[in-house]
Amino acid sequence: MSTAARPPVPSTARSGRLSYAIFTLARAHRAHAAGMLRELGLHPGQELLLMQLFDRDGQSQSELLESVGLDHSTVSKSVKRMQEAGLLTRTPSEHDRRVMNVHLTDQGRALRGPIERMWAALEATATEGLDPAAVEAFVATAAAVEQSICGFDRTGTGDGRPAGRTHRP
Amino acid sequence: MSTAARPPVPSTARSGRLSYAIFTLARAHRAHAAGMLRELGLHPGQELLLMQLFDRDGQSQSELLESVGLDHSTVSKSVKRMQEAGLLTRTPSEHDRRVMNVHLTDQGRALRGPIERMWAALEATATEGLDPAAVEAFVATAAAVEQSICGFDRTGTGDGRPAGRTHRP
DNA sequence: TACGTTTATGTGGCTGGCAACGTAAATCCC
DNA sequence: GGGATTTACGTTGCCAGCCACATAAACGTA
Repeated sequence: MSTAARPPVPSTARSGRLSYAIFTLARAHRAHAAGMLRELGLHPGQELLLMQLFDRDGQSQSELLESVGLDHSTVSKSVKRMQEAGLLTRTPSEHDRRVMNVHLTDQGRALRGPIERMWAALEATATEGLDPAAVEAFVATAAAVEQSICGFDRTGTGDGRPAGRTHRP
Repeated sequence: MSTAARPPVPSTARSGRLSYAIFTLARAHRAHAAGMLRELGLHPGQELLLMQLFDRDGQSQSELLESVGLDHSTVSKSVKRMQEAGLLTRTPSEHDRRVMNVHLTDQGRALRGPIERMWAALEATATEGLDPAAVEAFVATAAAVEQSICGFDRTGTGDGRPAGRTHRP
């Protein structure tokens, strides 16, 4: 009943309302998705790998990490865990002995339906009581912001001197 | 130059465009913020704690986790690392020997300016070439979505049986 | 006063994620 | 052919974040 939702928005973030909105929204969204994934026995992020495999089974890990946009070490570890969980298999390629082809198991394939329903439920909750036009505008703006961020991808600003290490001196 | 940005959007997520947009946008945004925080010697998430302390120094950890909305264990560990990094101090309260009051050090306070500039730069990059009205609409929709998600916060659906553990049987 | 409950915090364990280092294999190029 | 480079993975280390369990102190109540 609107118990005065205290505005935890720090004054330092006042100048970055959009960025702060992305932060908090992403956290809430991720937490909610994590809860639903739990019921499928999955951890956040694993469903994205599975979804890519639903579309194209037998991808190599490098194709996979290109698809999901994660670090290769992350994919390597996640795939290994998911293999141990029986969701997929890793078989070395014959033409190139460096690559590992990732295939879904029956158990992994069986998650397609549940994951689709999970996504639908997630979307239904998120867009609850929202104008379709608002959803459309949100998606469009999100894409524009994402493009601006990625296009501006200059992580090293020339001065490679960190002002003060947080952990290791 | 628009090298055919391959659509990595999996068909399974086709029914959840808004949710998928939140995912990818958050990842890009977080990655970009992480790069900027690196130059300040911070890790993603630590700046949020600092920003809360900028507004109200000397908070207890429970007040802090309430402000940032994280798990108490996450705050406990992050605060400890930031203490070891010299950004803040933890002093036990006198009135209640359970609580630990968190205070900024000079080194931590000195990050206020850099963090503010970082936020401004982040926001500038994100909203680059965006109509102010579009930004406003985005923030409003984000808030609405977040509220829908949190309001629907039913993590336990009664059936507490996970369909299949991913890690520990 | 004694005992149960709530609160504030710490700790262990697990995953996601990135950076950095290392290795084997394919490829390029002279 | 032989060395340098690139590619595909693996591994380690670190941090964020959550859950589950544990502990001490404050509080409530019989």
